[in-house]
Amino acid sequence: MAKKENETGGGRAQAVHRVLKRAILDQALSPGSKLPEDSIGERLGVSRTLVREALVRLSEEGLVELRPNRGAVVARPTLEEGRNLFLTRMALERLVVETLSGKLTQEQIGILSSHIEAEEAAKKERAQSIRLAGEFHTLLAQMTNNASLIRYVNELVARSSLILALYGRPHSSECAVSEHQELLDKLIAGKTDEAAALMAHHLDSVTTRALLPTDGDRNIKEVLSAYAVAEGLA
Amino acid sequence: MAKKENETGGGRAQAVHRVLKRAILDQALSPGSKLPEDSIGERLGVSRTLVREALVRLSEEGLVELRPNRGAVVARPTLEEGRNLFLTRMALERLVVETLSGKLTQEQIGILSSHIEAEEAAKKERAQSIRLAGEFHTLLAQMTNNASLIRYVNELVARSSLILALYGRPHSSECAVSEHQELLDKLIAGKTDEAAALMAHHLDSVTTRALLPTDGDRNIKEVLSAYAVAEGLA
DNA sequence: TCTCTTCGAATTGCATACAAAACGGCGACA
DNA sequence: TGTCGCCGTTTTGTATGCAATTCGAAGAGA
Repeated sequence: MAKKENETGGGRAQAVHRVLKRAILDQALSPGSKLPEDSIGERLGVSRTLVREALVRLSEEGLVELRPNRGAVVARPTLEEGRNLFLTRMALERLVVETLSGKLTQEQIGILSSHIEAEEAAKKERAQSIRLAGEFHTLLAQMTNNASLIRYVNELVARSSLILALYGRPHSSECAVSEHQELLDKLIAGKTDEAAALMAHHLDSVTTRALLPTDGDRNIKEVLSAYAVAEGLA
Repeated sequence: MAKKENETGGGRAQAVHRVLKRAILDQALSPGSKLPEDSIGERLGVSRTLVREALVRLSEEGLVELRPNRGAVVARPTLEEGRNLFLTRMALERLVVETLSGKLTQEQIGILSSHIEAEEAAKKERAQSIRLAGEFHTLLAQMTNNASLIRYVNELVARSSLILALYGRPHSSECAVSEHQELLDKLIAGKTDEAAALMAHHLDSVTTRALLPTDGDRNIKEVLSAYAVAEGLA
């Protein structure tokens, strides 16, 4: 058979990792939430060992903070870390743009276009909207075929949503959709500098929307139940 | 007491991580070497659990490859991955240079100068020389105070030494020392563009020294013994 | 009422045990 | 002689158990 019978691919540790990451990015687990090994393991039907491995991975990605002897929490980047992160992100996404400008295939253009449509369509759903906006950037990175670049952009985009969760205004990501379209146009036209400038502006405008809310925490087991089924866990 | 009695800081898992990382960067463990959990644990006096954690960390950093059910090996980046890696590195180190240009404090200049002296002095020792050359770049990154930038540059520099180990000419890193001095001069003078260009050239020249050797593997326990004592392990 | 101490419960750190998978050698068969 | 498949050995995957640490609440002393 061409495909493994395991529906989600990868081992169970990876599945746990994906569940938690997804939950964090959707802001179902907000920055600062505690991530106790045994509650998570219990809910997901795996032992602490696997949860631990997932947490280590997530901490390497900067999504969770591992406090020795005191457990893991969803990372709470400071505002300054946020600013620095966007600086770094800019340096890398500039490379993405330079690599891609004028070189997009018809297929890639199609993918990006329909993604932008999806973003349009999901404007209302806050969590969805945030995730899709991020995915546009990771999609671009993906197309460079540069493994390290892809990985770092992915990480930075993920962390960005933490920053936004902490310091962003409620509707901050929505206005970005049209900017994505513009950027795509410049990329297709091969106008590298304009595209880079646009990307810079795009990221910059995201950063300069500061300080706002965070709603309360929910019970972790409850929150995870939705994600668990999607990964075929317990 | 101000300091913990633990000489190396951090938990034992981190110590294992540092031992392996150091051994890899020194090319005492060359790309492709197998990293069996129990041999390592036995030699270092810890259980497989901790070794596993270290290996997961290293794989996140791209230094080891984790093959499901088949064990871990020191990563063997392809030549193309290498090229891409240096592209990414360039994008980030450009940001480092831009951030630092004209802003180095007297103290920082001192640190960098004496580091360059140390590089001069260590020209003969291949392993030392490679490590110091890398450290110059991580030192620069460190001075930006940008956490994500620091982390990525560190990772990329580390991986670069794998690339060099696989595809570099024997004496490739030595000529770099003078370039480091030049770069420092430009940075002090605040000549941002020239510094950036120099950095670009510097990294580019490293990449365009291609394809060569790798000597045989040694016994892993034997190799680790030196590193073990440095971390206070068994 | 406030602070400090003490003790129990909850949680992490780490080792170990056992199951499952991959590797390697030997022999059957062609 | 060469190849295939079987089985013991080795190594990884995962759960679990116990010790150590932290957290929190109840109580003593001021």
